[in-house]
Formats: sequence, structure tokens, C-alpha cells
Amino acid sequence: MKPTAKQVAHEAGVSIAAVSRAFSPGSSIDPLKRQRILQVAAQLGYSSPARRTAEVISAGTVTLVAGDLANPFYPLVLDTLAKALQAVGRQLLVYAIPPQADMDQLTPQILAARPSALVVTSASLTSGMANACRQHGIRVVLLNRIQRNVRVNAVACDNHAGGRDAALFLLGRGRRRIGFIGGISNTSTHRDRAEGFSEALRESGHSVLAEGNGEFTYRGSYGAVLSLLTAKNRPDALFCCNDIMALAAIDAARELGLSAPEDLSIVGFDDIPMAGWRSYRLTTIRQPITRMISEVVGLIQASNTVPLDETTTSILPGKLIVRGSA
Amino acid sequence: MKPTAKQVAHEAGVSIAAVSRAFSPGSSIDPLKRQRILQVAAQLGYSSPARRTAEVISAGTVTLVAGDLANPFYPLVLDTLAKALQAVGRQLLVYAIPPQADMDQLTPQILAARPSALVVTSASLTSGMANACRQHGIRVVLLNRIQRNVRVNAVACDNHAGGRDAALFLLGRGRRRIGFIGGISNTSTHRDRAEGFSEALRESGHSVLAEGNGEFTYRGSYGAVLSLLTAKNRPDALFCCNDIMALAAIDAARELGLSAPEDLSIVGFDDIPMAGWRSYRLTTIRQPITRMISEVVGLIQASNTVPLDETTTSILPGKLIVRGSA
DNA sequence: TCATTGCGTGAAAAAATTTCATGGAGTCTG
DNA sequence: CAGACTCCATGAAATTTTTTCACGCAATGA
Repeated sequence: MKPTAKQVAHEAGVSIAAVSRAFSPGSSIDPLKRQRILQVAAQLGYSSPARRTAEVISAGTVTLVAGDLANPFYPLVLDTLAKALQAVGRQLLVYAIPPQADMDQLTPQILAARPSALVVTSASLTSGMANACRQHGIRVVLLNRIQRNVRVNAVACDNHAGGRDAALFLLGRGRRRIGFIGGISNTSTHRDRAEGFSEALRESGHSVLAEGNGEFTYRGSYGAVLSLLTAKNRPDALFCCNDIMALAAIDAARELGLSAPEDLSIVGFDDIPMAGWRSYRLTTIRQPITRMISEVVGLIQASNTVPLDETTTSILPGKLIVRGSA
Repeated sequence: MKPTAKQVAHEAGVSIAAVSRAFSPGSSIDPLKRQRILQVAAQLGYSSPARRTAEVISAGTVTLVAGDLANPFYPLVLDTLAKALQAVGRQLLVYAIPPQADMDQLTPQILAARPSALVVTSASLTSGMANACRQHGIRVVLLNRIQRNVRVNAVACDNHAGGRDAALFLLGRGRRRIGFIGGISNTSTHRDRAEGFSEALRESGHSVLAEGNGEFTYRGSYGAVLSLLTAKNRPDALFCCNDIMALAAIDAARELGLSAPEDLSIVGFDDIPMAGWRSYRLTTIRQPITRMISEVVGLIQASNTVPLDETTTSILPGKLIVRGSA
């Protein structure tokens, strides 16, 4: 009836001991053999007792690998995700990793906990990690990160269109000397927003006047904007790759006695709570967090019906929220 | 040499099967008997394989039960804690629970994951939970929460002294019509800060002019401050129980054409990153997050040497950071 | 009062893990 | 380059643990 290690051993042509070892992390066994055994075991639906315990422990838990919690957008994501999972009877575990840390170092730990799914918002998912997850039957969802070289699920805001919208809006406001404050250049959020933005400008016969690197932080953006605004050919508009950088831009402008929207227009991206605060009234592209999280939860919940290697990419439209800053 | 279930069974006067069952969650066994077996097992240093697996899984992991992630102070805590734990080779798991959710519902899930320690920053720890943790050998540290009815470790900023400092500072600035914007009244952070504040005023022969309830949120505070500032006897100073409420106070004042520090002084509590932003320059009491987290990590690391029922309460001094708002 | 149901229990069967002895691949050493 | 040595993977067997099974006891309901 219930599959046993003996059956798996027979099927895989190895000893029972080998099967046991395949399921005990850290025991001495050829990785290839382990892989073969685990595959056979998966086919027969076999789990070792230890594995079953682990499954019970982690039943219904989802692991979030989050970086850059200094950006208020991500606590917001964390909060929303936690609540959404709660609503479907699941729990959220968070690995908060420092921005520069290597995700591969975390891999064993994350896999050992056997989450039913992995949601990644940190910088990058290595393909090694992705493969390891596939092998262990862990569904992976990239949130607000698109990675073309790896076959995983992804949910993101339409960053490209958002960038376009920002450009068209600024042009519509009559701005022509338009600057751009970027984040970290090898992230998809930066790349897509930047591309959409400059593409739309180009199509309208314009181009990006000046560029600064704000590193996705307040401080980074503040400095970058100060130098952009004190340069010879001062921009009359700035599109910032995320909201904290846009808020920093407003503050940097104020430092120079300039104010938005009179002296320059400023547009952000994310729509974090502070964007609506009275001292900023930031015009920004709102990411549809609730819908994004719904998608993520949907993908996770589909675990039972949809095969693991059938991956989906959801690109949800953002929305331009016009407030006072542009 | 290594203790076995047989020995435990003999010692406890039960069958081997019973020992096995005691270690499998959800199996049919008298809770009292389970408890007795677990106790004997602990004495002999026995763990079932399943339990050992669980221990490996959760080795070095600390669970953070966090509420109110909308207050940027807590993501900051989360971030700092994650990095501190990383530095000592541990990992951080976060249960993000909605502010109003019942922690007792989470208890089984949290205990099943067998974290080596539990850090709680959410509203309240029930004594049932605390007892369950003690029984399972899980060290509990309350962070920024003091609870006198439960014997657990606690690390917090000296909220009482912080409240006093705020009061004395405002008096020193010549303010006399001093208002207070509170958070949620049954939290120790609210209570201690409010008490320290009004106590210091009283000792100097003054008193709190008016009180508003900001519910620890921007929106709540904004409304409360608006009504306080449009009332007959307008305060010339406000002490807000945390920083987002203080930032809301500055914004509400601006809405009425008033500005800090000219028309009124505003002091916050926490020193979140936004407090230093140019548009606010909030004078506030800085919580020593790094030191607090060090203490927390120290308490967790002491697991091996210090007995579980020896609890410590660390109250660390905050520091008044004078910026522009008062 | 008497089924009936559900739960806890130990003995025994079944299953899994660990130990042990072995052999082969790689590596250092003379 | 041979020989000794180490390291690690491996299956058989011993050991340990889990699960099944049958039973007994208490609570529930007709």
C-alpha cells in the first residue's frame, strides 16, 4: 500500500541504506545516486520519516527571500503577503538577506526547511538555486524580478510600461529637459523602467538629458540629484526609479530652494505610503501590490494541480497616481 | 553510549512505542504521559530521529514574531536582527502577523518549527504561549515590549526616561502648552512613554494640556493633531509616542499653515530613517537599535550556558537627537 | 442498561537508520 | 613511480524507531 524504502531501493537498484542516506542531508552518498533515488522516490510517492516530519513542520509555509528592507516598498510587500497567506491558512517565513549577500550561501538552509514555495524579491536568483528548488519540488516565484535565463514563475508590475507612462506624462506637462535617477543597474526593475522611459522619450523625438545613480536609496539619490540640479543644464523634470529616491529628489530640490512642481516635476515609482504624505504629495506609478500578491498566492496554491515545470509570468499594469509633485 | 528510546522507556516506565509517540506530534498519547516522557528524555539527552531532523532544520534559526510592519521602525529592527544573526551564523524566520491577530493561533505552528528562540515585537505575549515555549525549551525574548505578568527575557529602550527627556526638553525650550499624541494604550511602549512624559511635567509643576490618540499610525495621528491644533487652547508643543505620528503631526501642522519649530515644537520617538529626511528634521528620542539587537542576540546565544528560567530584562537608554522640529 | 465509539496502550511486526567492514579512487611520500 | 595512506561511498547486518494491531477502558447516547 504505502510505498517503503525497500520498494524504492529495489526500483532504483540500490540498497535500503542508500535510500535512507539519500534522505538524510549530510550523509555520505554520491550526489548523482542521491538524485536518482530521490527521483524514484518522488515517482513512487515515498518520503522517509524524517522527511515526513519536515513536511509536517513546513506544511503550508512559504519562504520569502527579501532584500532591501530599507525600501518601504518591501515591508509593504511582506505585510501584504503575510496577510494573504494567512487568509488561505498558510504561514510566512522570511529570510531577510543583506543586499550584497550571496543567495547561494543560503540555499542549503532554505532547502533544509523544505518550504512549499519560495518567493524571491531579493536581487537575483542563481540558476543553481533554481535547479535545486525544482529538484526538491519547491515552487519558486520571483516577485518584482524578471529573469530570462531561468525558468521560474514571476510576478511583476509592468515596469516597462510604467517607465513609458512616466515619460509621456512629463512630456505632456511640457517638460523637455528630463533627467533620470536610476537604481542598481543589473536589476530588472531598474532596467525595464529605464528602458521604457527612454524609449518613450526617444519615440517622441526627445532623449534623457541627464542621468544619476541613486542606488535605490534616499541618500544615494539625494546626492545624485544635488549634483544634477547644480550642473549647467539643469533638468526641469526627474523620473526616479523608485519612490524613496523620488522623495530624496524632492528634498534635494528643496535644499537648493527649488520646489516641485513649480521649478521641476518629479515622478517616482512604487507608491509607498510616504508618497501620499502631505509634505511630498508625490506623483508616482503605483504598483498593484494587492493584485501582485494575489497572483503570487495563486501560483503557490496551484502547487497541487499544475506541474512544477509549467511556469507563468504575470505582468500587471501599474497606475499613474497624479499628486502634486508633477 | 548514545541514549536510546529503550532506555527512556525503561526509565519512564512506559513502552518504547510510547516514547516514539511522545515525539511525534499529532499521535495518540496522553498529554501528561508525553510530558513525563519528554522530561525523562531531556534528562537523558535523548532525541528521536524525527526530532533530530527538526532540530537540524531549525538549528540556528530564530523566529521573529513581528506586528505593525507599517511602522518603519520594525522593518529596521527586522533588518538589523537579520544581519546580527547572520554574523553569528544564524538565520532569521519571520512570522508577520496582522496587528489584531491572536498570537495563540500561531502557537502550534511556531512550536512545530522548533526555533531555538523566539523574538516577539508584536503586541502581546500570552502566558499560555510563554509556558508552551518554556516547556519546549524555546527561549523567548520580548523586544521593545515589557510584560510584568510573564517571566521572559525582555529588551527595550528606556521608554520612561525617554518620555521624561522629551518633556524636559520641551520645557527647556520654553514650551508650556504641551500636548501628547499617544499610540495604543495597552502597549508598554505607549504606557511607559506617556507616564515618563507626564510625570516629568508634573514634577516641574506643569501638566499635559491635551491628549490625542494617534493609534501609532500616520493617518491616526494626522487626524488627532488636526483637531488638537484647531481646538480653542492650541498646544505650542507636541510629544508624539512614535516617529510616524510625529511626522504626521508636522504635516498636519503644515496643513494649518503652522510650522515647526516656529509655531510649535514637535518631538517624536524611535528615530526612523525618515526622521532625518530634509523635509522633517524631526527631533526625536533615538532607540539604540543596534545595542538592543546585540542584547537580543546575546540572550539567544546564551542558550547553552544560562538555564532557561533565568530571565533578564535589559533597559537601554535612548538618546535625544535634536534636529529642527523642536 | 447496553451497545457504540473513540482514545490510549503495549506487544509485535514492519520500516528506517546506523554501524561496520570492504573496496576503490585519489593523494602524498620516499 | 610504486607503495602507503586517507577519504569516502557502499551493502549487509545490527540496531533503533515507527507503525500496526488487538485490546481495554471510559465516555456518550439510545
